[in-house]
Amino acid sequence: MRLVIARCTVQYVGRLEATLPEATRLIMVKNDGCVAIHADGGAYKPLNWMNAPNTIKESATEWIVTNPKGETLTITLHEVLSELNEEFGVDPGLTKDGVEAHLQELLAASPETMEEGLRLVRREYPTAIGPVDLVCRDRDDQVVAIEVKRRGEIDGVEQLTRYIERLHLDSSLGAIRGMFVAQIIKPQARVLAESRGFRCVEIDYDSLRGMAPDELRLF
Amino acid sequence: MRLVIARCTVQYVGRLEATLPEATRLIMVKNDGCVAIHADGGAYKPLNWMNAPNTIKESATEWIVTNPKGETLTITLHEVLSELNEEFGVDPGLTKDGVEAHLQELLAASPETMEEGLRLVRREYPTAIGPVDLVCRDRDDQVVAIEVKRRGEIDGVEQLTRYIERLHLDSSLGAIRGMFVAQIIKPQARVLAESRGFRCVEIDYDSLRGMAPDELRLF
DNA sequence: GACTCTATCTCGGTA
DNA sequence: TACCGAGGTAGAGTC
Repeated sequence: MRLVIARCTVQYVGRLEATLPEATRLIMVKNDGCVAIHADGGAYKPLNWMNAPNTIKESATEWIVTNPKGETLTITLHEVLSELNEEFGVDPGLTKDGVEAHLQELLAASPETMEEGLRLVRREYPTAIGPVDLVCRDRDDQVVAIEVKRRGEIDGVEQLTRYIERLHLDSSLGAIRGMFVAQIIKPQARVLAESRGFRCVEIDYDSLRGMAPDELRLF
Repeated sequence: MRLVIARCTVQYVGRLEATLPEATRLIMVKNDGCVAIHADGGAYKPLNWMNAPNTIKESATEWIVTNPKGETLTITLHEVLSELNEEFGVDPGLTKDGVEAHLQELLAASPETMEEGLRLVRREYPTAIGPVDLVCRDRDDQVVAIEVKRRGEIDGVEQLTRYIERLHLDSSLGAIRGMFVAQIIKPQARVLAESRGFRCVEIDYDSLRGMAPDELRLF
C-alpha cells in the first residue's frame, strides 16, 4: 500500500462527472491498483475513487487513472506533504455473524417463533425470479411465503409481492399467504405489507439465537 | 488524520459481529474520530470501521472505540510498523454533475424530448407516499405520471406503480398513464413496465443537456 | 455476462 | 431525530 498526503485537485469523468477543488487530502493506492482520495472526515467513503482493474500513468505533477470501462480519474498534485509505502501481504479476511443468512437459518430451525403451528417446507424455495427465503405451511396446511430481512423496508414488501405472484404462476400450491419477518419493520413497509394482506412479524435475533438447537449455535 | 500501519487483530460488536485475525493493516483515524481498518486490496471499503461520533480509548496495545449506539470496535496492536500524522484543514467538498436530479431538471425543461405534445404540470408532485418525479399532460390532456431514473431497474417500475395507485386515491386527475424514463432501461424492468402499461423511454443525457435552455447549462 | 439481492451499506434531504 | 430515497452504490452469489 502506498499512502500520499498532498495538496491536490481531482477530477472524475465516467458514470458522472465530479471535481474536487484544491485541498490537502490522502491518496491511497492499494496493491491491486485501486485508488481512493480521502478527506480528513466523513466516514469511510472516499471523496473520489477508482476500483481495480485500472492503469495508473504517473508524472511528477499528475496521475491519470483509467479503467477498461473508459472512466478516468485525474489527480493533479500541487504539493506532496508526506509519503509512505508498506508491504502488507494477503489479508486472511473477515468473518461475520448476525447477517440475514443467519437470521434465516435460525428461523428455518424454529418456524414456531414466527407463528404457532408453522412448519418449514423449504428454505430458498426456487422461482423463476429468484428464491423465496422460506416457504412453510401453517396449522391449516395453507402455504405461507416468508420474506426475511434484518431491516424490513418497502423493497422487501415488493419482493414478497413478486414472489407470491410468481408462486401462483409457477406451481399449484393453492392459496398462498405472505409473511414479512424482520428484526425491525419500518412504518411505511408495515403499512404497505398489511395493505397487501401480509402478516408482519418482528423477531429478536438474540433470543432467537438463545433458543435455537445446539448445532446451530456452534457456527 | 492519523495513519498507523500495524500487525493487528480487530473485533467489531454492534449491528453484527465481525472479527479479523492477525495481519498487517492500515488503521485510519480521521479528524472527526471515525476509524477505518484497511487491507491492501479490495476497493475502497474498509474491512472494519466505526463512524463518528465515537470515543477512542487508547493503550499501548489496544484501542477500544465505542459509539453512543453501543457498538464497539476493538483493535489489538501486535506491532506498529509505521505511523503518520498530518493536518488537512476543512475540505471544500465535491461537486457532481449527471445525477438523477439533473436529469429530472432537464426533462422538466424539455418534456417534448420524452413524447411529442407533452406539457409539464409539476416536478416532485406530492403524494402521501412520496413525490412523483414529473407529472405532465399529453396532447389529449391526459395526465401522465413519470418516474425518472438514471438506470431503469425493477425498483423504479414498482415505485411508479405505487405512485399511480396513490394518485388515483389522492386526487381526481382522471385516467393516469405511467411513463418510465431512464438513460438505460434493463430488460427485466422494461418487461415489467410494459406489462403494466407504462411507456418506456430511454433518453441520452448529453444530447439532452445540449438542447436545454442556456440557464440550465450554467449550473 | 446478465441478473439477483445484501449491506455494520453511506449519504443527503426532509418533516 | 427518524424516515425515505439515491448511489459512480460495491460485492457476493447464481444462472
